[in-house]
Amino acid sequence: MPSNQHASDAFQLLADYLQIPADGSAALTKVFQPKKLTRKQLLVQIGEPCRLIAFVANGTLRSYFTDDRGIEHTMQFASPGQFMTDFVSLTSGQPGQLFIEALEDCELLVLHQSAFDTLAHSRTSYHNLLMAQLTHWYTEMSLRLMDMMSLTVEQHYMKFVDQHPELATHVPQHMIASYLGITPESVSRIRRRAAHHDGHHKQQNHKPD
Amino acid sequence: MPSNQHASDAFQLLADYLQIPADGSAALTKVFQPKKLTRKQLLVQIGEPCRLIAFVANGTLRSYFTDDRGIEHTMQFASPGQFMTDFVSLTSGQPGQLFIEALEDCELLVLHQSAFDTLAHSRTSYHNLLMAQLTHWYTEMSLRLMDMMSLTVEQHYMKFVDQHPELATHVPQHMIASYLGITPESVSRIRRRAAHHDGHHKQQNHKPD
DNA sequence: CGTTTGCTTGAATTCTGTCAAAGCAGGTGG
DNA sequence: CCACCTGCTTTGACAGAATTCAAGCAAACG
Repeated sequence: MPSNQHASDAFQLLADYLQIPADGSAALTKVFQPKKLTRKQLLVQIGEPCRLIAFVANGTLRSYFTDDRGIEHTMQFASPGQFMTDFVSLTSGQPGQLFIEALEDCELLVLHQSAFDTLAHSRTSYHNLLMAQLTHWYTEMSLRLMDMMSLTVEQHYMKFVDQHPELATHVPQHMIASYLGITPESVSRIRRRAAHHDGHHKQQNHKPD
Repeated sequence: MPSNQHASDAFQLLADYLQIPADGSAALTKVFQPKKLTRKQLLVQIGEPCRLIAFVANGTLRSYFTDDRGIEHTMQFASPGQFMTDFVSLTSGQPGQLFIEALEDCELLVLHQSAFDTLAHSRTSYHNLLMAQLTHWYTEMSLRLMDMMSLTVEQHYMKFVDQHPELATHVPQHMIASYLGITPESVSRIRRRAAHHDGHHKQQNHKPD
């Protein structure tokens, strides 16, 4: 079965990420279910309670919401090796405020809420993994909020490109803009200014034929 | 001992908040230590690892940092019945990026890191309390970030006043401004506009002599 | 090959920040 | 009891920055 080849790779990546020894990774296959998404397909809808956590084995996910005026605001990106969910909805049971969509064809491992709750309330090492993940998300958002408050938009964009070179090159600019809280036009102008400055500082090595 | 009267009140408030039965609250006195702060006194310094969690029994705490230009940015307020810490520093062990100061004379119950770690790694109900607190902080910050991205500054300020009437009246405006990511002058202008609009909509009941 | 999608660019507009100054307490000390 | 100080808020004028609106282009896609 060639199609299962990828699935096992996905479990291997998850086991690595969770730092689980090879022999213990079999347990993962009992609670995580492989799932594939095609580009632009939605994993989670606004208004419905989010009942899953997704581990990205391949591709990229994005969570976002739209405001009164229909403007999109990106909350999070998830690259291979990272988890994605609407955590607020998952833990509260309330209708979600986020869409989660595939930016490209994706391979996921999905942990459903029932299994999540079992693990969350169990007093096993999974409990600690969950705590670690939540701490990680909290830290990320905290730093992002600090950046948003203290940096100029230009510094903020530059920092994003620096810290997420993969996303910066593979994700549409307007989504990065919506993540940074600015307009696509502003991103474009920042890029132009940066290019000009780079051009002055270091010449591109353009061969004279 | 009249001075202990307040301390026992503090423990009672904490027990209520944690939903711990009265007979179980005695355990709290073993791990939480009463501490008093005077107005403007610092509980945590930037640059030093944060080694405690504070429960506010009385008064108000604020966490904030300053950027390159010396501008203050408020991360969080803590009113009576709430916890405050530099969670990122506490869990990472890295030097903190936040000041925590008393906005007025405060009575706190302090949980030191050693006790925190013990509870965090123990598989007791404290573990669940910690998870619940972290989930709460995550949810708060998530909603705040969404507001910051999707609301106009005016809507954002109005929402803050609506949701935190106590803080809005008791805390200096420039700190609220630094929490919302705007200048004190902008807050002042928003307030003036709002007052004008209120004046048009509903007359103040000013007695004609 | 036409349509869609995303990126760039310009001009006008709106906001917000900045700077400087004045008003308004509340608290302190003479 | 009053004068003064100090911290905080308000105000106005101005400059700067980002959004908005509109148009043009390039690349990707079916």
